[in-house]
Amino acid sequence: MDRARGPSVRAGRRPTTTRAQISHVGLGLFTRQGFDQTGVEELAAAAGISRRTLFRYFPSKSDVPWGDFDAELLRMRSFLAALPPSTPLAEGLRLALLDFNTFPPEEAPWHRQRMALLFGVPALQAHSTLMYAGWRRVVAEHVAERTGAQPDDHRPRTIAWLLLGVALASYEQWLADDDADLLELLSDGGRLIGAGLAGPHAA
Amino acid sequence: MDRARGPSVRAGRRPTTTRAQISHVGLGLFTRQGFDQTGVEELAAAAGISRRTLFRYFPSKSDVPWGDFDAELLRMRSFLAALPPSTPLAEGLRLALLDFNTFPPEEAPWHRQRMALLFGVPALQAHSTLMYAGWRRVVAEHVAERTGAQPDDHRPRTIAWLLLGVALASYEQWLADDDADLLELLSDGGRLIGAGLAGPHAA
DNA sequence: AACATAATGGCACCGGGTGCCGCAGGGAAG
DNA sequence: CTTCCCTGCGGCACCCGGTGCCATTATGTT
Repeated sequence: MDRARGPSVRAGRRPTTTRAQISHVGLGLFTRQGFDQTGVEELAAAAGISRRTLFRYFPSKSDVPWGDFDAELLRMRSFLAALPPSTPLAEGLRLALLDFNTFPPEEAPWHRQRMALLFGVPALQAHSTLMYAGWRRVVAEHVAERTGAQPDDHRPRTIAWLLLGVALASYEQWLADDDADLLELLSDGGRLIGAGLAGPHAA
Repeated sequence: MDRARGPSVRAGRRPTTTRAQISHVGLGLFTRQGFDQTGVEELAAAAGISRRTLFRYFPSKSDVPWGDFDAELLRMRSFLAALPPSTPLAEGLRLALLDFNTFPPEEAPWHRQRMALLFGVPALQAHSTLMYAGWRRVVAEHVAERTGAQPDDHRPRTIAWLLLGVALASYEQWLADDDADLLELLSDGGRLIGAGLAGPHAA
């Protein structure tokens, strides 16, 4: 009766595809012919599944480009937790921002394609807000833990918003300018938060 | 043939209602019975117009709570433009933030109701991003003008994002805590941007 | 072979949003 | 007053994203 637990021993039919695969297919279609011009039926067909099944993998069409964002969030949470306690707050956040946005070089074009979509299509831009909320939560929890506050307090939440602002502004710039270095932009923004507008970085 | 121009001399049937009126009705319905639980048909009926006409006043159901946001944006643009050139950048932005969020006392409950909706309903939270884009644009243009940069440059955009972050974090806090003073929260956030995390406000 | 489990797919249905067209109301020219 | 033009309104049909329901298919267990 006490059957083995865990996903290793599973009964029943196996999934025919993965979120990552569908996301991949979607990225291609959306980029080639536009997000609004691609119907979910079409996307499902291209992924080799039915429309109904597509909505079991993703809660909405807008979630497709994101792939598996939750996993990325977990990675960031671990990175922050592993920071030595002596690390200054702003510096730790800056490092986490850089780590979070560092990818293997072969994924670079895919990443740019994804972000171009997320920032360029209004529907996706709007939907992203809900994703960012989870990201901010991770930051706020870290700040709260390191400063003896609660994640819902004003300061942790403000800092989370600020860091998100830095990230999004950097991405906007990176997408607009082919030659820009994303990590450098992020790093600059992180320092701007640490030092303030009146700091050495100003004007 | 050369007929008088301008909206003062209008031919044809006159509108039966206004955006403000519809927004008002919507705010009431959404607050009482929920945004998702209120159909557009129902809203239209409550406003005394047809479903089809409702979508001539607002491009989407999610725009209804916002009322006439463009007018507010114009007000903020004017405020920033009227700042004496000697005003430090961060200080000017802080003042604009306070002015933008100052309302006549009789509108206070309506304002809180509106913001509670915009922050509490996921669909509205997502849609708000598209509104904030216009707001950030105003800030970025001001920063660009005062620092001799372009509105699309990295620094103006980053500062616009940061200021937006401060505003949203303050609103979150204000909505969560009945006793909180919105203007005080905004002011604190503005100072945080100016001085940086390492400033006297830290910890 | 019989059974339990989990994923798939089809169907009907709902709600937001749009194109189209005819109609209603209002001012201006005759 | 009649005619014309202009503008907003309402109804209809339709598209599309998303969901509830249920039968079916594929796999592992007994």
